[in-house]
Amino acid sequence: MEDMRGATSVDVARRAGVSQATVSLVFTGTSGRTRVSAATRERVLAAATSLGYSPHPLARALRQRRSGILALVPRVHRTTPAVAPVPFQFSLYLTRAALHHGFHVIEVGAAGDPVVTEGGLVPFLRRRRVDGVIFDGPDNARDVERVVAAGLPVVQAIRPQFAVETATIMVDPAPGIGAAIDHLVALGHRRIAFVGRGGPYPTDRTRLDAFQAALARHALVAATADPVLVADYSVDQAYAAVRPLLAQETRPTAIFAAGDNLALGVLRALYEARIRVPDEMSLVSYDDIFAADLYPPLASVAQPLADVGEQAITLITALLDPARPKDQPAAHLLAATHFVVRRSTCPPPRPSAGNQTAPAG
Amino acid sequence: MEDMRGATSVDVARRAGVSQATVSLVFTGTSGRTRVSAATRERVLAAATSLGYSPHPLARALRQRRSGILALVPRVHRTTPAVAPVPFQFSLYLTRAALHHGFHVIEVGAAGDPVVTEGGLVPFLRRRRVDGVIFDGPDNARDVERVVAAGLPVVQAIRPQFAVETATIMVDPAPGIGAAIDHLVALGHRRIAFVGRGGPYPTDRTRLDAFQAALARHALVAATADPVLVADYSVDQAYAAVRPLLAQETRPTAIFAAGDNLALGVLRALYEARIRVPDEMSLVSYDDIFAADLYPPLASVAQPLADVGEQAITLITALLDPARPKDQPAAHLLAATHFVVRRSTCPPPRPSAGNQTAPAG
DNA sequence: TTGTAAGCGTTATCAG
DNA sequence: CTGATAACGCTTACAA
Repeated sequence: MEDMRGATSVDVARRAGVSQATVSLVFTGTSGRTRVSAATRERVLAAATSLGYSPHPLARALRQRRSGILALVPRVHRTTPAVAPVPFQFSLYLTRAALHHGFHVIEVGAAGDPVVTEGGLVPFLRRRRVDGVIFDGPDNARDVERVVAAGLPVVQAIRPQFAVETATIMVDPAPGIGAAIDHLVALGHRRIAFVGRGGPYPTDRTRLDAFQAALARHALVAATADPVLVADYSVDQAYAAVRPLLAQETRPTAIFAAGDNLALGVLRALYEARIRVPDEMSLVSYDDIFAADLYPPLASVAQPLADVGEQAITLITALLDPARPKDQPAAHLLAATHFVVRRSTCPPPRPSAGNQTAPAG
Repeated sequence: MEDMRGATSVDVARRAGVSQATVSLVFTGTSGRTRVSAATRERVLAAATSLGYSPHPLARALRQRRSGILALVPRVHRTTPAVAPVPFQFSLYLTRAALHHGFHVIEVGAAGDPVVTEGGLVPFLRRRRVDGVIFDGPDNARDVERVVAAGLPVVQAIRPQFAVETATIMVDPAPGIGAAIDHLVALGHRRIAFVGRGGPYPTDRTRLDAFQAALARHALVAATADPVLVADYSVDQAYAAVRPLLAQETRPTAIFAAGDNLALGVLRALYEARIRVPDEMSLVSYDDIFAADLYPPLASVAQPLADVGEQAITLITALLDPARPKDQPAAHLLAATHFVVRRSTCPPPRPSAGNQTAPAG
């Protein structure tokens, strides 16, 4: 309103009748105990608000040798939410958390981003002067290693590469998956199939492990069909992979899909085979990003992505703290999943033989 | 690898045996014709690459009085992709385009974001020193007005508030919707329903207009049921609103849903009513963000959001150009939609009476 | 407790 | 065509 160019600390100083450095002290030392007398602080603050002053973030950053910019390296080059829901959702939460903590986030396309390919990831990060890097479920250790070797603070989120020693905030699938299996077993299901990603990635393996451990608790391990493993989290692959399963003579009565988009593929196969959900087949997904919006609304294991975003920023902030001892080991955090019941599960069509538990409701 | 602190222009100057200012000239005047002799330019560039030098973005920004930060104000506070697909997708494209043009984007939560509510939108933008603001389909003119009044360059994207004079890049629904209707009519459909948002927003109205104009071209206006209007783009509202339509004695044979998430609600209603798509009901959506991933894969009118993002950045860049005459009127761009056929349409179950056109296929 | 002064790494103006 | 020199707006010893 008043003047086009924003007021500077010099303007405030002049109006408050103090030196410019004092103004800076008032606005900087706000966290620690006051380093400036209450009286002058009052005057400075009054002058500042009357002039509509706020410290210039760029000038501050330049002086402090901190850009305030974080890089997010997602697991895949994002395309559309249905194809890869987690990167979309996580990007949102991370960005939001970062903003609240005074950071900006730039998203560095994964492999294939032209921005990166011309020169590689590390030079790109250097040019942009990022303060730290957050990897979202990196598929290989190489990129992570390079960034660590370059001396940049790194946090790996959701599903880390443990081969590289960095701070991590990972998601523990066990609680949610355990609850999901308990729920299905309580309904009377005995043959529950698993559709998820195979391959060498530990965290994919973790989901399967959690699934099998939960079944084992109910002494059901032998009754379970082999896991249906796909090469990537994609609608089409899940669709193609699950079709043979549905054509089996004694097909499962419930399916656990280790991702919302895998569930989408499974749903397609079910619709085409005219198998109704949940009457003829119960279905549970993992992610809970758009599970609630499908038909029927899908029971799902929810990943706490908002928490993960928040924690990732906390970890990076800790790493950036100059007071932090250099030899302190990196922190490893764990965020629990939880299970949400909706309308995609019910007791199986005909109780299996030797069923000793009465189906619920 | 070499040294922790990045090399500065002074280092480069020393190594190349020139003054620091010359280094700056080499890196700044890259766009215009060379202001520095080829020989020295060569030497400077060599020294720079050997030192791994690149200009510090923050220092440059501070000096040029340009933060390089753009604010994106989405139509709604984003939650999940299925609830509001367009903001998710547009945010991705805009951010990506911005990055390629050297800008960062911060997303300012719409109404209700705590970041904003403490002080209001304009003070927030001022504190962050954003260079410009991009509104994504603003629902009211007030916010836009305030930002314009504050003197910030503004671009309105997708569906603008024309009450406020700003640069705009909007999406023209007519080509895509026209093609969709042509397609349905060619298949033999005569009763086509419209499900979309009502209310005073011109661009919602535009979709309905395009729909009705397309029908009129086929002299079908009278045959169409009243449009089903919902108050907001939401799965639940579409579901609730479309149910009475399906219960009608002579229900439509095809439905056009003016948003992917509206289509999701319509699909739910259809499934529950055991009306099969496309055999008993053809369905076309608008947005084409996750239409292809549903079952059946939905024919959809695609919005060119990637183009819109690119153009929005172009417009903002033009506005930021100091050489631009002050009285030059704001540009108004238009991006065309197009129609994508998939597996959610087919000829209607029984041809309507008086049908003179032979159904295709 | 407060003021002075030296940068942070650029760009821009103005001589030469 | 090139080199000094003064900002850009702030933080941070160090001095008073």
